[in-house]
Amino acid sequence: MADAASLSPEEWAFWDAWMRAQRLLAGEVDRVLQRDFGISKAEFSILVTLQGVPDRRMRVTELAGSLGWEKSRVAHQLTRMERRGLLERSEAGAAGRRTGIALTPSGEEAVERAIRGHARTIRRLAFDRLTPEQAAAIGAWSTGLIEHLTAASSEPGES
Amino acid sequence: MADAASLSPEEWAFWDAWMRAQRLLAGEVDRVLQRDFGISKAEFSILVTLQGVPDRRMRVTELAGSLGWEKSRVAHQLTRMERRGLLERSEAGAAGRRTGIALTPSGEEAVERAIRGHARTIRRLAFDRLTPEQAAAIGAWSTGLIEHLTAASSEPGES
DNA sequence: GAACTAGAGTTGACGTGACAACTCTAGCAG
DNA sequence: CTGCTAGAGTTGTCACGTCAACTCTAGTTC
Repeated sequence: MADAASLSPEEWAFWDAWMRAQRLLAGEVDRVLQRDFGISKAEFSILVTLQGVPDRRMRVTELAGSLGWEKSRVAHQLTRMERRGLLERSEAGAAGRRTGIALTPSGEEAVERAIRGHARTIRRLAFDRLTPEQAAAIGAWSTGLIEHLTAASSEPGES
Repeated sequence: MADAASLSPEEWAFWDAWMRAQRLLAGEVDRVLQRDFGISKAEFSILVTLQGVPDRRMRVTELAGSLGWEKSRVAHQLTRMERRGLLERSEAGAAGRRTGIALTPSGEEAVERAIRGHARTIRRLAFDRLTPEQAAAIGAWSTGLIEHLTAASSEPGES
């Protein structure tokens, strides 16, 4: 019988299809962004976040919090992006500590161009292929899961 | 206005939550598998596929097709798994070409143990948090998208 | 002011994944 | 037999992401 420790073939198939569809979707979005605008999804996320802030400057920790990323992930990403000239890590603060991240003109231009294309891709691959019921189901599931998992990780948990 | 080249704030938020939930889910599944059974999700996929075949042997291309992976991804993964003793690449064929992948006893044992735990995790994180209607909606979306994207990539496309 | 400490940011190691270039085998044309 | 080609499998390179360890700064305490 279908107890907690096993899944029926239908359930496996469902899970499999779901995960595969998800991977295909994310991959395609990423690929289009890379091909048409020369930036990756991770880079796009950072650029957009930075661009949405008054003076295009932020601290690493802010950025990490805002994106829900680990700070080491942000640091690595920034290193790669700095190498490509999309942004600069400045010694803003006092005496040699790099405390600021600033968008370069090149980075700013890249986002501007990418945003519209990215929106178009998402609309084409996601929204145009979603019925209202599917969107509702996915939306409800997403917010529920985010709440569930982020709450679980911030609490001590059931040891 | 909400034309094809822009998304409303609600749409952005929806997309953002969706992608984040997906990442959290995949990460959590992976983490549990790793912590409780010492194998990654990628390894699990390969082990299960191999285990589901009569003599526990397969060709790389079959494996890739069955999983929907690129063959280089399979090759890299096999290299890592061979290093850990979960499987063996045998010189099955004729004269020095490695044409077969075989599960080792150690690998077989690892899957056996992991399958139940993995099923439990999936049930806990996915099925238990999904109403039948939501599952149906997500299932329909998944199969539709898989069909759409795999068909698009196998055709010449609208060049 | 010297030692302690907390937090910010960085780095290294490693597994993962995509893409392109390569090698080897086999089948076929001449 | 020689050369051509197709396909299988492998490898290198790079980007991405996590974890753990590290450095540096600043604020506190004595």
